[in-house]
Formats: sequence, C-alpha cells, structure tokens
Amino acid sequence: MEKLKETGLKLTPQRIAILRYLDGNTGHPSAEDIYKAVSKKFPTMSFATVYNTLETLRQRGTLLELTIDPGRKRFDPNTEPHHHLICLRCKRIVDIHNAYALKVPDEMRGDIEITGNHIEFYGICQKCRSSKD
Amino acid sequence: MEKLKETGLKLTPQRIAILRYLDGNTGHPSAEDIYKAVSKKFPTMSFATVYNTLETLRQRGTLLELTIDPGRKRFDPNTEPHHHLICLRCKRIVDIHNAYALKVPDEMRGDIEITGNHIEFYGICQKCRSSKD
DNA sequence: GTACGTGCAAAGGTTTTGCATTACA
DNA sequence: TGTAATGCAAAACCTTTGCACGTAC
Repeated sequence: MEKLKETGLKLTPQRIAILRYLDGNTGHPSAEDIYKAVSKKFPTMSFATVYNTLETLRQRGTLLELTIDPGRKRFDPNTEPHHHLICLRCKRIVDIHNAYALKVPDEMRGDIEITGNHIEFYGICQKCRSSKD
Repeated sequence: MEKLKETGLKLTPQRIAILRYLDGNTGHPSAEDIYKAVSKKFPTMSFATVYNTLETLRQRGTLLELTIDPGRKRFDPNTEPHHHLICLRCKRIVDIHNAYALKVPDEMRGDIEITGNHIEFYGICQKCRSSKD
C-alpha cells in the first residue's frame, strides 16, 4: 500500500488494480493480458485506461516496454537491469539476471551516445520442442 | 545478377526490384520503406507482394526481421551475426559488428535451448540531441 | 501447361484518439 | 471544485488473407 502511494499517481481503483497485477509479475504480459486480468475485477475497464496507465508508468520509468515480441508490446515492471530469453514458438519470456560487460568501440557508435543495452536470447522451450511442428 | 539466380526464387520483376533495393542496404527499412522505394519503378506494386517476398526471404534465412522498433517490423538483409544501436527518438538503427561472448548459466535458461542472441544498444543521436525535445 | 506470384480489396489485430462523463485530491 | 482519469466507440496503423488473374519456368 505504501508502494502505491510512492508512485505519485492519482490513485484510481483501476490504476490500483493494474499496479497490483504488475507488482512482482515476471510474466511479461501484453496489454491484452493486463486488460483481461484486471477486467475480472473491473468489468467496465477499457483498453484506453490500460494503455493510458501503461504509458504513464513508462514515462515515469517504473515500467519497461519490451519490443521483443513482433506484433505486440510486452511490459515488464522489473526495472532492474536484466536481459530476456524468449521461446521463438510460444513467445514465453524468461528473465536473465546476469551482468555482461558490453563495450562498443567509438568508431562503431557514430554520433549516437549510448545510454543502455538489452540482450535478447532466443531458443525453443521444452514444451514446444516435444510438440509437433 | 548471378546473386539473383542464387536465391532460387522464381524471379519476377517485382522480386528483382525488391532484392536490388535490399542488396547491401544497411538502412533497416520497414515494409513501407520498401514498398515506397520499389513502387517508384513498379506503380502497380502491392503491399501483399512486398510482405510475401519478405516472408519468403525470411524463411530462406536470407533476411532478418528486426523487432527493435515498436509498432513496425524492420528488415535487415545482412545475415552475418551482428548487433544494433538504435536512436530512441528518430529510430535510426546502425549496425554494430563486434563479437561478444554471451554465456547464460544453465540454471537461468530453464528448459529453453538457446540458439542465438541479439544485443540492442540504445541512445540518442547527435541530431536528436541538438533539436529541442 | 502448371504451379506459383501478383494485385486488389477486405479483414484482422494492436494501439491511439476524441469526447462526454466521472471521480480523485 | 478543478483537474485529471475513465469508458466507449471510432479511427489509425501495420500486417495478413482470399481470390481472380497473370506469368516465370
């Protein structure tokens, strides 16, 4: 509850429900996942509210927008530096909490000032491997 | 020209135009970029043909689909292992040809067999830095 | 000649937007 | 009470699909 106040957001019941759903969530949900989950408690919840809230959180830096899944955005409430491993078939994403030293030679970065990085590892999970193609 | 035959594709004029546009292209174009460029020479070109061709090339492994830009796919004809640096404002992408040793501890990868990786570096380019927010 | 590619238009999926209503602070 | 969020629907994007026609091999 103190956590919620710390956000500094105007706390509407919808936002609280979204924040609760995201807190500690390592499933990297899509907007639809969030909408579905929160709609159970708020049948009047709209996609607009979900997207508004996610965008607000992203701007505050308390939510990451992942571009790892083609066709839809995925969201990650864990803002600690970490990386991701995605199953190319089922799109399941797991966190990789491991530090890597990634230096980019100056002559490669051109005129772009580098502020961060993110590694996506990809592969096929057990379940997808054993099921037929 | 020999390159084109090597693709093994049925070589229609539209496909040749797309392949020519992609050959050596380091601009990481979107489907729309490709459509616009090729439409100049083929006014009847359709998006369906662009997407069909891109998907065919992707399946043959001669074209990479980048998911680095939220909201649209970007394509990269360079299939040599490399990484990308993207300007968060203008979405310009530059290649990073540098090798990194990225080992993932077994206990982190769970049941997913890792087959590859890709690093996205991000930052802000000179042009975007000097222009007002 | 035949299998496959093309072009058009319509449909599908995700995200954004306009605006009247509602509610937090 | 005033500012900001909500909900609904429509629109905006990007991508995919169905099908009749055309064409490379």
